[in-house]
Amino acid sequence: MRQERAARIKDVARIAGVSTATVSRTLSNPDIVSEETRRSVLAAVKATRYSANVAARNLRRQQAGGVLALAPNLANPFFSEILAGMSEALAERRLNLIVADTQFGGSSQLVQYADRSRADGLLILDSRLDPALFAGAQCPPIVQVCEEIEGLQSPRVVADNAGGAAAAVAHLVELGHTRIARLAGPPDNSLTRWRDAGFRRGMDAAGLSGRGDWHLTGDFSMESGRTAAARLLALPDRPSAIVCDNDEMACGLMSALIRSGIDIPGDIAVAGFDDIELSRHLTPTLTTVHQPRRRIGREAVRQLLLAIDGADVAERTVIPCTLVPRQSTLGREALSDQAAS
Amino acid sequence: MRQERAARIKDVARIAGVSTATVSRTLSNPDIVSEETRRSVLAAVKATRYSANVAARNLRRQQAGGVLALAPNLANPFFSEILAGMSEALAERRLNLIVADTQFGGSSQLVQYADRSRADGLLILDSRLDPALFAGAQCPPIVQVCEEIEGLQSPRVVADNAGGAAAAVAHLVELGHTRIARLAGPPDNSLTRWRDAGFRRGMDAAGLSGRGDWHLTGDFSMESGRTAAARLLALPDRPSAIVCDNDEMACGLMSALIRSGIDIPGDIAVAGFDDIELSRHLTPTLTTVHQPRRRIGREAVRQLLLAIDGADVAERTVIPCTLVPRQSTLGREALSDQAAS
DNA sequence: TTGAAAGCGCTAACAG
DNA sequence: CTGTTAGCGCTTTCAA
Repeated sequence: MRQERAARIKDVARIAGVSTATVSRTLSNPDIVSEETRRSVLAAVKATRYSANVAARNLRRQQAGGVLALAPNLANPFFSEILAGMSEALAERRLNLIVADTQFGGSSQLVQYADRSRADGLLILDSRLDPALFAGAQCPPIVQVCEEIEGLQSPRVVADNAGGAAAAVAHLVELGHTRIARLAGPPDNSLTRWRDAGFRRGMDAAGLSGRGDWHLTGDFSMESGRTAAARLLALPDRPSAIVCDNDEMACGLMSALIRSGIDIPGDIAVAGFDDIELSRHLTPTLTTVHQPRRRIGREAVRQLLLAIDGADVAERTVIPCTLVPRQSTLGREALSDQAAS
Repeated sequence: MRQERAARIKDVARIAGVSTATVSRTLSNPDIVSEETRRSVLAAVKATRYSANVAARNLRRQQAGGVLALAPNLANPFFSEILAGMSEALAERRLNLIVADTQFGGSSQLVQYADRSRADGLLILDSRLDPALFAGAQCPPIVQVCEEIEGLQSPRVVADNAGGAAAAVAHLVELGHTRIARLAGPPDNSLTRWRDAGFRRGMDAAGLSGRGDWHLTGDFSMESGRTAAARLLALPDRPSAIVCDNDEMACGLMSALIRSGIDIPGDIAVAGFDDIELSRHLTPTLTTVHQPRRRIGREAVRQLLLAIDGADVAERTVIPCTLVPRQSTLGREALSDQAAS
């Protein structure tokens, strides 16, 4: 029982009685060969179980055959659904999705990725990356996803962060709140800035003004939400509601508040942002702004493929978000079934 | 300002005044060239910003330059940490991690992946795949991760599912339980079978015998946990504790039981398996078996690289799990701080 | 509609 | 230690 090596295009050509060029054409553009030729070639392909060597094709075509996604932390489940959307959209074009975690290997490793021979395009999900990494002439087309890097000019596909934050404020206003605080993310983060703008827009629309001492800052971690709770409780004049820049902080904040005997939403209503899975399992369930992550991933790929094909690409694609009202603002009697949202 | 095309090895060679072979050697095996040559080559590399064309190298070396992970659902956060571990381990060897979601493209797409020119190795995380897909002579080395495909012979890297289940039983026994039920996964699933074996081992060790009507079955979904709760409540003679085959089912079960007025763990203690993020945020927090997912990912890569290098590979690598006791068995007074585990 | 032939850019024998 | 050389397997002109 001999171990047969992979069939090459030459073998297929010989068996089908045609040239390698014809085999290649039959496979990549069947319409330009005659019916008869096509049949014999396809038969030979099947007989030999031929499949084109990817490296050779890529070399000849001067392409990489895949797209690289750079994420700050693959273990963060926020990214997994975005990656799923990307994978889905790329599969349709038979392009590989290569993923890299930017926290490993350092920038010396990363700079290697900014190379047309490694990837036909880059999907950047990490805003802390140095724009200089992608400044070389050899860098493939880029799309920034969700977060934005200040000095890096490229199309961006982002959630409607401002709109989402404004919707959260509007929701609280509708429930009668006028004393609304904010727990923001790091000030230099693009998400924070957009959500900040949306928060102010929502407040303005309701004729409310933010108060400086009601503006708390965290770093998107649960822990920072917890410490923010202490600062909130120390305020001489407490707000009746707080809008957090992400669900993790909201979660840490809520659990600390509850442990201090605060009733949510009775004493303080809480809203988050992102709609991570956790949010609908907290007690109380968390009102938050849902980002259609899978769609964001798909759209980012769509824009990237356009850019790769040299088409015009929107500089900024904004994907709408939807507010998901849950118990942390509505109260426990509402939506008590965990399956409800 | 002309757009300079990428430097090729020829350009570097010319500038450094050496042959292309020497440039190649300098880059891949610096020790075999003279100090002086090395310096001038590296200078030329820097000057031209040269980076080797990946497709050409792969073609010449007859390799793919990356490893492919096949996961059933990338959006499932269970996988994200495993992928992170894989990415980490592969980065050290400068191999790409290509990910594909097996639910897209169907098997016609998938079969293309079982090809040495596409991937130097396969990490299979989906046990529902047809072993025939990987039967071709051209299929690269495979490592199965977490789940196991019956008819596919290859090294496997799995959690100690049996040990974990046995530990859960032992934990309940230690708390005084003797009436222990089980909510199992689908019977044909490899995880279910191992956890089943562990459950029985744990029961045997305590001198307990399982009861047929205390053996419930689900499909790993929250919803199936919910319906299992109804069956549990309908039993004429209820158990005092239940071991679930994963956290999702345990979560669905718990929420349904609580809504029926059952106290957990007072009336029924509940244990899960996997330690997904959610588990420490449920009310009560869920006692479960932790799988070191990142380590599993790293280990799978280690085994795969060994197999690629032609070394002997353990047919089965079992990664230990640890029981994480939380409120769903210990009671609310214990570990009430969400940060505790 | 098809074939011949030229390379894509690199690495690894081999020879010096 | 270094250069010459022969491809890796494919696609795509160009010519017929």
